[in-house]
Amino acid sequence: MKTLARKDQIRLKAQMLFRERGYSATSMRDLADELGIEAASLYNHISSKEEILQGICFGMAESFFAAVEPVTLSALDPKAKLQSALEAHLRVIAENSDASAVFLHEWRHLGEPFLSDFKLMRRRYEKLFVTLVEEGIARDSFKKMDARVVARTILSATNWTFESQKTSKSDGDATIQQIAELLVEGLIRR
Amino acid sequence: MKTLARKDQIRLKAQMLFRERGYSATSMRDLADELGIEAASLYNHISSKEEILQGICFGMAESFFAAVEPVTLSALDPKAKLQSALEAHLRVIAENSDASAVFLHEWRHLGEPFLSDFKLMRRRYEKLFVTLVEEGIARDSFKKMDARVVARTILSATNWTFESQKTSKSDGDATIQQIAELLVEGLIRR
DNA sequence: CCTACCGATCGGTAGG
DNA sequence: CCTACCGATCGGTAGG
Repeated sequence: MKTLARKDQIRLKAQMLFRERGYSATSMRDLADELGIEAASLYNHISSKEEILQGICFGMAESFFAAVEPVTLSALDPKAKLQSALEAHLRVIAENSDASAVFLHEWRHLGEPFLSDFKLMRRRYEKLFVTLVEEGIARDSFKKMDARVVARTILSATNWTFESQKTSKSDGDATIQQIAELLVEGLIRR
Repeated sequence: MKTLARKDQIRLKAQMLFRERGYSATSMRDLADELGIEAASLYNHISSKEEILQGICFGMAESFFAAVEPVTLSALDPKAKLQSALEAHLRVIAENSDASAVFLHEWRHLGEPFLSDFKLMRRRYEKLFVTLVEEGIARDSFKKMDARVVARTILSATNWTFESQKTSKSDGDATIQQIAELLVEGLIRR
């Protein structure tokens, strides 16, 4: 369907621009220029600038949950589970680097009630990793440590690492495993 | 209690607002309101909005170098040196959390030639940590690994960790040591 | 998807 | 530090 395709084009270009310049510094005219149309024409496909941001932020949230939640429910042992979850998280970022950067940085420009919804969702997601660490500690697979600090440190490291990386398809998988292993082996294993 | 020079007051409030809303989403009128004056009055103390951003970004750059460079030149063994450098880095962030957040996120809104200068400086700073890791590997104090990946992972973890933390004076030092130790012990020691 | 246009707000200046 | 104001640009609408 033609309209859908156009809407996707808008979203893709918006992801790029929001990542590069930030949401507030990107004008609808910038976005329209990138697509070779007039700013007014955008509104045939979307109803507001913020709607685009919402689509990116909540769409990525879905992607992250869809990738990581199944892993947390699996029967793997704690270490393998955490490492798999981390790799799943990293894979989502690697495959959607623009959208991920927007997800990580631009969500604060959401208006209410979306802002509150987003924050809640983000807490729930981080909780997945905290729980994995807690489980590992409880079952004596991980050394004893502050699960919240460790989980946050791990997520932080992964998120930031991809910030300034181009992640070419070739070395992408190697880097993902490298990082996931580095973190899990180093920080977690007793 | 001595009152701050107006220029310093402007900078402090700007740091808060730039951090909370982002540089582009913060207007000079927002900033003026926060100080209880008119927007036009700001220009008696500063010459442009971007000048404020420049002051924050390059001022923090100086703070980071001043704190970390001496450590890299010290005679400590590789592990102690890296951990000290990391703690110095973390202390600067903890003591200037608003300005650090701006330094980390808002620099991209600098115009040329400041943008290029900033990027160069940032590379030089990261290089300090890469070199520390390389030294440790060369002297067989650290396990063999990709120094650039490790250094970046460490910095990433530290930077992000303070993002959403209030860092109350009380638990600040504990957290700094906790994080620095976690990273160095876990990722680096052979 | 375009032309034509809106009110609001932007960073900044003039002049006191 | 204020009043008064500037041209530019913003997100968005009307109507075809």
